[in-house]
Amino acid sequence: MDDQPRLMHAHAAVGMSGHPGLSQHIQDNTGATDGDGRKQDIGDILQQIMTITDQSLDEAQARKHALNCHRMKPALFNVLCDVKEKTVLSIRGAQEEESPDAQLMRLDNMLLAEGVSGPEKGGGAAAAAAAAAASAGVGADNATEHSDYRAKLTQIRQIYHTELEKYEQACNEFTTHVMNLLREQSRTRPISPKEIERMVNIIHRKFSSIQMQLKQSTCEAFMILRSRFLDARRKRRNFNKQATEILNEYFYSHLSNPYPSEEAKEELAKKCSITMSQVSNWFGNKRIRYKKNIGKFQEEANIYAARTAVSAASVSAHGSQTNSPSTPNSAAMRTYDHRLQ
DNA sequence: GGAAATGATTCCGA
DNA sequence: TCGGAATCATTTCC
Repeated sequence: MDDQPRLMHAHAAVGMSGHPGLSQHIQDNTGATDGDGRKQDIGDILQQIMTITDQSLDEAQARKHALNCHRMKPALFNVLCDVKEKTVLSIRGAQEEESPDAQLMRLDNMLLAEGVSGPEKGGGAAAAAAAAAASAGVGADNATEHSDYRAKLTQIRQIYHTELEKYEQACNEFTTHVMNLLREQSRTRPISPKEIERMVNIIHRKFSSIQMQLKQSTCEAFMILRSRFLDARRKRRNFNKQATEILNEYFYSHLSNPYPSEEAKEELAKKCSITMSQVSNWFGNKRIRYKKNIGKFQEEANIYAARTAVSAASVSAHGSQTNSPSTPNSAAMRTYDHRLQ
């Protein structure tokens, strides 16, 4: 609180003796070239301002009122504002003018894209749909997980908006308070509307930085949620028995070349209700594990070979003469075994 | 509870 | 871009 008197003293002092151009300034601003009378007025006003803090509250209030009504007050106020503008505020320089923050823009864009900010309709639906597609084949759990994801996204969204509203409210309240304070003080201190506006901008920037932290936290929360949802390893399910059998049948019946074509992968994916990449993964794993331990898989290979042989024989017996690639072929098995060694 | 099995991911080379 | 290899993370089995 005692900054105010000090400032007043300082400016008054500058006005009276420290600033050689003040008299000229006043003359320029008022057009008063006629004289000692007005200089005397100004001297009186400055003297009253300087001594105002020595008085009781009531006296000071009365003095303030008298000063505000003084005919020279507007001119003196303009001059002091001008002096202050040139001496104090110029130090701050142009550095206050900042370019739009790229990071803030990135955060805003991300929050908008993911449906956290902006209109709620379908917010995050795209992400949820993508996530659901990524985990295709998991089956009935999908719907549950999807709604779980959306519920958590909504929760993040709600927290974000609540906090954002709080910050905005606080910002508005604080800004109004500061503006009122400065307007009130501008009755006795050289505070121009421009300076009030600058102060408001400073407050907004401070609150913006707080908002940026909020946005950053929201983005992080969202990223964690999504990575958990999308990370298939966290919710891996073994394929069902039927799917595994279909894949094994294909593998052992094509042992000479266990590399299904795109069409074959697509068909297998359909049959097993899994994605093509899951088929690729399965064959990748199977080949490497078979190669690593042929002995262990030999029994399994025999079982599937026998089963396929029976099936082929049955087809053959029905007069359906085919040369299907799924025909059991122990020679082929030996070929792949050989290739792998 | 620990080992084995299994599906997914990552890195690297052809 | 695809496949091999290593590895991770989870599930299943004992």
